[in-house]
Amino acid sequence: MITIKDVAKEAGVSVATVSRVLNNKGGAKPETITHVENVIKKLNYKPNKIAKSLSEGSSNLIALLVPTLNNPFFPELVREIEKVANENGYNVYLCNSDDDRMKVEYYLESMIDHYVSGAIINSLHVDASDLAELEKRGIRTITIDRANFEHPYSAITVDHTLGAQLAVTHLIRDEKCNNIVFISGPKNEKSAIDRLTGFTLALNEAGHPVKTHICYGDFGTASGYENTKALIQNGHSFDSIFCANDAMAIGAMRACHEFGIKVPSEVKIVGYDNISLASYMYPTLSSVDQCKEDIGRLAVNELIQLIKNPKNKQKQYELEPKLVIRNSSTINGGSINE
Amino acid sequence: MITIKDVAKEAGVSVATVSRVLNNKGGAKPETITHVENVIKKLNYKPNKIAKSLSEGSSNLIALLVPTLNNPFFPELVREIEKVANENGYNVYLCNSDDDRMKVEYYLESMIDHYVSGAIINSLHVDASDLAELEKRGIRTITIDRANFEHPYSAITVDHTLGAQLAVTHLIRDEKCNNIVFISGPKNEKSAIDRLTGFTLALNEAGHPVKTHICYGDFGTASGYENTKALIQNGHSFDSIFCANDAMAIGAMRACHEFGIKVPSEVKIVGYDNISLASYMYPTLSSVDQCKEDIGRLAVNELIQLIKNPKNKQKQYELEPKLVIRNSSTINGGSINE
DNA sequence: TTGAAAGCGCTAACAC
DNA sequence: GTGTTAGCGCTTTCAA
Repeated sequence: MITIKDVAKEAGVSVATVSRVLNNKGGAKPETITHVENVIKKLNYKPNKIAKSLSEGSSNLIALLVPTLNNPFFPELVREIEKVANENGYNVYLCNSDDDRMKVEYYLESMIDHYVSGAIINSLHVDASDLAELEKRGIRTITIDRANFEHPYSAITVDHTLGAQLAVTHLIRDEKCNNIVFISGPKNEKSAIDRLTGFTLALNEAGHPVKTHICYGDFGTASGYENTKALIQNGHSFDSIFCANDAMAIGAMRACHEFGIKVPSEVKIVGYDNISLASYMYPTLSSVDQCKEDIGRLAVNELIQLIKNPKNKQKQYELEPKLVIRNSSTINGGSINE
Repeated sequence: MITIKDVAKEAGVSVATVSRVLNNKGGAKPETITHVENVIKKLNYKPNKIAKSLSEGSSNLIALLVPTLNNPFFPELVREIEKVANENGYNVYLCNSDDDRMKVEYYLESMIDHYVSGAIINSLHVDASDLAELEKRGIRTITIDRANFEHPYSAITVDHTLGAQLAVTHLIRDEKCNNIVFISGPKNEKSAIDRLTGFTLALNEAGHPVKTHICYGDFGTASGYENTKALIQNGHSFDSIFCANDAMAIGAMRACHEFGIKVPSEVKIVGYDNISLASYMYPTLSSVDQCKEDIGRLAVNELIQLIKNPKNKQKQYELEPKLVIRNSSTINGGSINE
């Protein structure tokens, strides 16, 4: 391993000088700078980030805590965040909690251990006191969605009330549905509550009575499948399903297929997340787009601001989702796909 | 921040002693140990891993280089590897190269910077000299699949020849297909070559002529879709498609649907990877299972052996894939799903 | 404009 | 059994 000392010796200067040119601190003669730079190139020297972190008391690591990698939404989000982080010279420390409090705790400690300089958190199992603990340790935080609690730190949410409202209004107004099943996420979750609010809003706006049924899934494909299957087997009739995410919508669609229920002519389905696979489903899946790209970019940028400028005030952002209508919810576009 | 010094002072011992109990090095009186442990608890002290890494010249990080997160196979593999690594006290440094040599280089350097103690590598863009460089720096490596080159380091491969053979034999023998399209991965890749060999083997075993057509995709859903669409539009007739991965198979299935081609009655489709969504597709997707769980567990365990025992010899493993037959390739099971 | 040296938190000889 | 101390590679005062 070749160190700053080797460079200093080879260049005939002190390590301080090398450090200066390395970090563009200025205060060195132009010719010294170019000379040192040449030596660095010649020796193919790479500064040791661990030593740098220790010395500076912070790293270039950003922790990213996600609840799962099973739901394609998260890999897609991870990818986006990683991209923006890298663009800014940060590395991502991916923490997949599998929605398990034990693993969350493990990773929260691990973030501290690794001197991460900031954390992007998306988990049901993190509460305000966890965030406080991180902040106390100098780790800036920003939560993304799925937070079911109030806290004073930076946060990005998507307006789930609006998202649900868009989806349900589409079903009622455009598609004349009047018997809607809502497969929600876990009851205790803010996004589930918000979406329920949006659901209700859309019903009220309808101007006429609409039958509804609400059941609760866990955002996994299997739970969308099982819930739908149970409804069908119990003889529950419905003309549409709105799912709190695409994974569950895929499960719901699967159940319909298995029972010979035609989508969209007999039952219309709308999901949430707009994962990239949505447009490859059969039929293609209508979905509420959460703008992963915007979330990712915003999260990283905001976090970097906080890291670089510890006095910056935390901000809360709320993004607007968009409805993407495909064949699972509309007969007009669905001729080939049925 | 509370350091080892604080603990030493509070406990009335030296930092060396604290370090000893921290690392279970022994050579300390039982009562000293418990005393120090109590102080550690009382102060809620967490050793700084950065400092530890710098001091020891190694970390508890394992780098995991994957080519993409878009293809669900990889998140599923990541999850498995992460799980086993955590069980063994290691953290995973996820490096997503997006199949881009630039990013690969970035991450290879980053691995060195972060003192990772080992790397699990799955990339087309890493060659033997990259591995040699890592090993030279004390980073043990193990490649998983997709390596299209020979190297002396540890490796896990799946017998793709066999996998392809199983799939194609199934199509020919069980399903009486005699006009098969093979959507391969990139030409230069070992797995593509192996699967082609398996493809040919299965044809030879058939005992009668079978028409074939081979095209090349990039493992993305879109490329499966586009290839299939082009064949259909060009009037190419076929009765089955074997895809080098499930993502492309999903794309292929989508194209068939769009052109009103019934799967499996008119065209049978088999994929590769057995991603968890395969059983939620419509129709459910037959696929060659690579045993992600086995790959993940084996990779981590082998790597840890290498790390702990630098003199251990590298080993090569080859796993056997299994064919999982679902409705996309067999009419018998497909009545509801068509 | 530069260099010497202290220090980041920890480990590991080496000494007692 | 335990403590002292010299590093690990880097940054950053402080002097020169």
